[in-house]
Amino acid sequence: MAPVDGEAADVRPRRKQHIRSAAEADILQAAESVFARAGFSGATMAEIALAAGLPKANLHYYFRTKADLYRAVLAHTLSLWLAETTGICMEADPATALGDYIRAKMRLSNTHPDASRVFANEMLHGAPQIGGYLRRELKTLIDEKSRVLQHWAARGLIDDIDARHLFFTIWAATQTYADFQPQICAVLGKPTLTKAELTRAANQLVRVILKGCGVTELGSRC
Amino acid sequence: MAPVDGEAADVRPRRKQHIRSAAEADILQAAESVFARAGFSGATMAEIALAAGLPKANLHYYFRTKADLYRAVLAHTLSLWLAETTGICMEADPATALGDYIRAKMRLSNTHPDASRVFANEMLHGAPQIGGYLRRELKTLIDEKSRVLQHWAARGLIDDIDARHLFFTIWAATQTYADFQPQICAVLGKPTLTKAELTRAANQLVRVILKGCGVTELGSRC
DNA sequence: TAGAATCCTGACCATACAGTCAGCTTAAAG
DNA sequence: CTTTAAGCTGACTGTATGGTCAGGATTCTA
Repeated sequence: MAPVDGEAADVRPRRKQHIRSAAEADILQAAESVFARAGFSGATMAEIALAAGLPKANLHYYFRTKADLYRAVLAHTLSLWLAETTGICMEADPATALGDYIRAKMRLSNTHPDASRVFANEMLHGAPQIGGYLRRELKTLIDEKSRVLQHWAARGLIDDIDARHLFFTIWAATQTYADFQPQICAVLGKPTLTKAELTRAANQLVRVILKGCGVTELGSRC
Repeated sequence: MAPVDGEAADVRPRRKQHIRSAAEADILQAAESVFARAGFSGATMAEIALAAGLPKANLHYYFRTKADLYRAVLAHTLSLWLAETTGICMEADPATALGDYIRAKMRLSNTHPDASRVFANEMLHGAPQIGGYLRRELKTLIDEKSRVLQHWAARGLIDDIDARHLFFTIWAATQTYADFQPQICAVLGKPTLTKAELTRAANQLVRVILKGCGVTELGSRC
């Protein structure tokens, strides 16, 4: 059940748990930002320490090695990842469920771009830390959601397509707004990605994907 | 016109041009592979030298610094990038032009995954080397192609959509098969991505995108 | 074949960085 | 107030790595 391939966390209650929790949260946030910008190798403990406003030795007090800290950031990131699929279930209306899912993913790219980038970096380099997670939890989840889409297809609510490749397309098309932001901004000729622009993008993406999958627009609920 | 932000190449004819060309090609290929796996910071000149079968000092003879070598790899990668859009022109049939483009991009993910990964890595880290290229050449190209899609829309051959965001979707959906290969393989439950699986993926992607854009299938040619 | 431009390389150096540690400080429990 | 577990940190070390350089080897031209 561990999100990341590694040691189980020590759950023994501690005397100054609140100090530890606060410090770890600060460090994780700083680390996410630095790892996102520089990757694992490019990030330095000194830079993370600076961003967190702590001396470097203190980082090593809470996270023994740089790799430990990196794994902790990934674990935190992955917890965001799975949550959004709950709306995709047999009883749901396909248009609503898929549309909401795409919009939720797009929102994540907007609110947590650094998390997306850390995840992307890990993928690019062969997923050495989270390979096991992908093969277990993620595969299981997507297999399950594929059956939902097959069920919808059998009832004529959606075209008969391979749900797994549809997920790949949705993930890629939404995360690109975080991961490839420089390219997006350059082509659009804007210095930053505004919320309005992302909403436009989400609307078009939902429209194209739903229409492309032959989803009939209805109004029922999960 | 320089593909990468940096110095212009020295074009003075040299006495042993063939030796230089061969060595540079070997080094670039080795570098692409190593940069793709490890990123800029994670890659070492020693590892690239080993992969190229040369002593490290020889790399520094042909490419003064690691950054120079990295820029050269990027320049080589970018030359693959632009080529494929030529089929997207006013006179073409939208279904053929877009379908061929998507399939060509998918093929690139299969034949040059390392190039895609180096490019992705550069994006993730803010595109420090190729920002200028994106804002100039790429933006100009996509602005032009957008007019083609507007023209098609005016003739009722395609829905009235924002072409730039459509390109973002196509790029993301195709490159994900190179950049996020570990995730794809994990979800599919296969050790490697076969050519057959990629063909399946391409077929579905073309179908969904074309249908999603309201492209009417015809048979005319550019 | 002489001369010169270019190619090639082992050995070396300076730096940056992850990680350590001894010892000090703080805060909670009793 | 005392005790002690836990938090904190400046100073240090070993190593990995990008880059240099002096000088030898090769290959082209005249």
